[in-house]
Amino acid sequence: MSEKVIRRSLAVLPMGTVMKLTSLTARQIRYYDDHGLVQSQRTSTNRRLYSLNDIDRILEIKDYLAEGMNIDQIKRVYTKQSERKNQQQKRKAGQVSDNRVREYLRDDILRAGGLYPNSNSQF
DNA sequence: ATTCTTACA
DNA sequence: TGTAAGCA
Repeated sequence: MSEKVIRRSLAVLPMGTVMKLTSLTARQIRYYDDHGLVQSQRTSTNRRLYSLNDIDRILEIKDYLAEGMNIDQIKRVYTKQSERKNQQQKRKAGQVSDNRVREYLRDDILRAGGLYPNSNSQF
């Protein structure tokens, strides 16, 4: 994972900062939070901390709401989005093992046909 | 001073 | 959503 990605997901911003960055009230930000739409962290004293990615998501949610979507619809947007990501991950993992199989198969075929590269003096 | 939870308008 | 109370 690149440092950039890690930094953007580091939760370091307290409520007051998020309010200024999003022009939302603490009430609204907590509302998104309580519905699980943002993955904020908590300090040892129960204070919420947000990351830059959280800020982006909060602004996105704000737009969705402004366009007339309700919380449940927005939830679906993100759950379906992560479903797609999991599918892509599975496809990627499948490709890797498929390539492995092809590699073994190629070796077997070459060996069986006596066409293995640099095998003239081998064996 | 700042943020949190709960509850009521 | 806003706001107020009482706590951390």
